[in-house]
Amino acid sequence: MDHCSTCVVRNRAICAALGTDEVSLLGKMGRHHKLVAGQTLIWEGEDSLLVANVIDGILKLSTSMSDGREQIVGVVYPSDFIGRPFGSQTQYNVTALTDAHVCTFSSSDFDRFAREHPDLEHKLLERTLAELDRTRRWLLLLGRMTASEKIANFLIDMSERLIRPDCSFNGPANAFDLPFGRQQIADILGLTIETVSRRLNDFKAQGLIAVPSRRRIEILDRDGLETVAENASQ
Amino acid sequence: MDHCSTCVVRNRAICAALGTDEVSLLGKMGRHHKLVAGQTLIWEGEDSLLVANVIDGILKLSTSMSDGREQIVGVVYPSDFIGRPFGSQTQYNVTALTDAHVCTFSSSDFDRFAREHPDLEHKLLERTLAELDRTRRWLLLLGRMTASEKIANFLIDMSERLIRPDCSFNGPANAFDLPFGRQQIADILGLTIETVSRRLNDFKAQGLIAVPSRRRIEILDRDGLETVAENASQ
DNA sequence: CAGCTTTATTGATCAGCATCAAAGAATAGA
DNA sequence: TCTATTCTTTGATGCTGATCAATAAAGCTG
Repeated sequence: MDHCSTCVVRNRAICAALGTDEVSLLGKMGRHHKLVAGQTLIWEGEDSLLVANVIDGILKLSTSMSDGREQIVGVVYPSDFIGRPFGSQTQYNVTALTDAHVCTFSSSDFDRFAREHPDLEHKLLERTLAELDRTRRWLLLLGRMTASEKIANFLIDMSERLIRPDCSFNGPANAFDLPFGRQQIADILGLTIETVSRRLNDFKAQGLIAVPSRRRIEILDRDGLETVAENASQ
Repeated sequence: MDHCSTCVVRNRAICAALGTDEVSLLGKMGRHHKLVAGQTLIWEGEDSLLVANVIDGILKLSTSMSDGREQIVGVVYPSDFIGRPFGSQTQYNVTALTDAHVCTFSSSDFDRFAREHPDLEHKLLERTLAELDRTRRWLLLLGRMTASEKIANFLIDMSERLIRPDCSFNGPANAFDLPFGRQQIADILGLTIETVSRRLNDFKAQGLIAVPSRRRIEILDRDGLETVAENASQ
């Protein structure tokens, strides 16, 4: 059966690089998967057997140390691509943060197909370059920013990314639900859960944000938040 | 004139994806540049006008905050590719750490040429994926490791990468010259120069390394260093 | 090789964030 | 609805790494 013709991310995922015939060819190699929140699709260090497109839901990419310290190294949304093509290992865990739907392919099938379809590889290249840019900016955040700066930048970043569901981008959202708990925010920012909680409350006290429920954030003073994000001292 | 036929990185740079005719075609679009140590080739945020291959020398990619805090987000070696194809801006500075030779192309020329040569794009994709993996591992280092762990990992990483000049990889080197001063090490690891200096001396006192001159490192006890790298407490 | 500049080391102190601990909400399940 | 569990907040304390400051060593230049 051909899921692709009804796929909601058909025109946003890398599949958009393909014509109708080619999509159905790729579609024959793909398999739908349902993931429940918390379920891990790919384990760090395991032989890289599959890659996937995210159809629905949000997933995290994470690595951890032997004593349990964890760092989230990426977050993927509907239409994003998951996995490590042309490589023998995936170096991070891929875990669903919400219930999710993904369309998986065997790595070897996908690699072969991609090599035969330059437009697909090109789309993949553009995505990978953009992700590299994003990841490099995160290095500055992790290496050089204070806790307040990290959290302010995180909130601004989220306000710009979390409007995806309806796809139409009309400026950053000032109210949104985070797909993360406090511990996950800490794992993204290289902080502890306590520090995240405290700084978030500081922002609330300063009137920069409101936190009507655990995961909901309302930005009340975006300029103020941006000032903190640039330089906590000013 | 055709530099490519005598280019020392001809078979290691992305150009290796091309046949003789195509290389000379690309070569006609390229220009040689000499850079002196400290010279900046591309500025953060500037319109992305050029990309390049590194022929000789070592360069850093860095971003900084308005108050001067800096984070090095990448280091490139001979045969590596520099710049942001298919994008309007380069998000980081590219600065020579040593005197260097690069082969530059106008972004638009390169983009056009690449789109016409899938094998070249494929090489670029493989490099970009590998660089993304490396950068993501660095997130764990910056976000979750202690100063000692950071420095131990850094030294091990350097011992594995700095043997490039002669190209033949026969295991990690136990003695090498860093292409960085202490401040640059600090900017790579998200530390201060003082902390780098102190931890390096600790390692010396523990007999893990020797530092015969400022930039020279000799690993005396690799296992010990690896133990520190994994988990400072053990 | 003298004098200057840059870079690195060493020491003292401080602050930010982590850690440890406990109480308080929210959520889920019976 | 009540209870058990999980997640979050809040408080007290301590440590790691930053900051400030001064000295020392290494490179440069003439």
